[in-house]
Amino acid sequence: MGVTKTDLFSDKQNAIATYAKAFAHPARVAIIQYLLKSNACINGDLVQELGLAQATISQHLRELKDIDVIQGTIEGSRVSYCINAKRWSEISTQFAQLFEQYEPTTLDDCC
Amino acid sequence: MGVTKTDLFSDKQNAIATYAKAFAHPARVAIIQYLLKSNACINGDLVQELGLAQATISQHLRELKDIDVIQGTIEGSRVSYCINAKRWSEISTQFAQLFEQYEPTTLDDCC
DNA sequence: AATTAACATTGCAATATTACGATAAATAAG
DNA sequence: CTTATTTATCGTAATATTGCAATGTTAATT
Repeated sequence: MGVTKTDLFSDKQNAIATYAKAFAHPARVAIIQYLLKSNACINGDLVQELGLAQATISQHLRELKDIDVIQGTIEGSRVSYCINAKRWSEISTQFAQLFEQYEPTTLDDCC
Repeated sequence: MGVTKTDLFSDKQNAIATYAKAFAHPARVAIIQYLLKSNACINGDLVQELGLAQATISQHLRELKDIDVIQGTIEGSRVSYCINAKRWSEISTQFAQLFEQYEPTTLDDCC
């Protein structure tokens, strides 16, 4: 079937899965890191930075935009992308909440 | 083509992408949360907990085991799964490093 | 107006993921 | 020894993802 049964899971679980997909490809990780580093960027820069075709990068950018991790502003014939601060903060919180459930002392001698 | 060009990216970027895949499906998120909550569990519990077929859950467990997020110990005819503390800690660190690059003041009025 | 530049979109091929029934393997129970 | 019980694996179908050439689209340049 190949289709995720989202109705079986909570909104939060589905949200985490969606957010995780933003990071689930090294090209998107690279794009995000580049945006974080340069605080804004132009699509063309990324074609130089990563070794992927323009069409491929444009596709990854659209996926990140769909998840609202990034946002783009048209500047003449160019597009300036940057991190969506609000969403970034939410994603950060979701993951932090997940990771803070870690209790080394309890888990160390589990199995 | 559908095959990720891992050689274009750094080891760290590929690692983050791999770790993110563990969370990139709500069923795996649910499994991880259940393991965190109960600190150990039996596969069969999950078939009751989630609404997926036994084969599907077993497959998700194997994926999590492949990424080393969880580990399983055979206990008679059952298998006890738990979080791999060491790897969990590493994943947590990687994500934390990524998220801590966030600087609201710089990003807020970007685009 | 024609040309160039920067991105987006379309269409397609290759591969990966998700899901599950059926079956196998291993231990436990009778 | 036979029969459950528990989990893994195989096979298969449906769908999703990745990648890129080709083509569109929009705006700047000439």
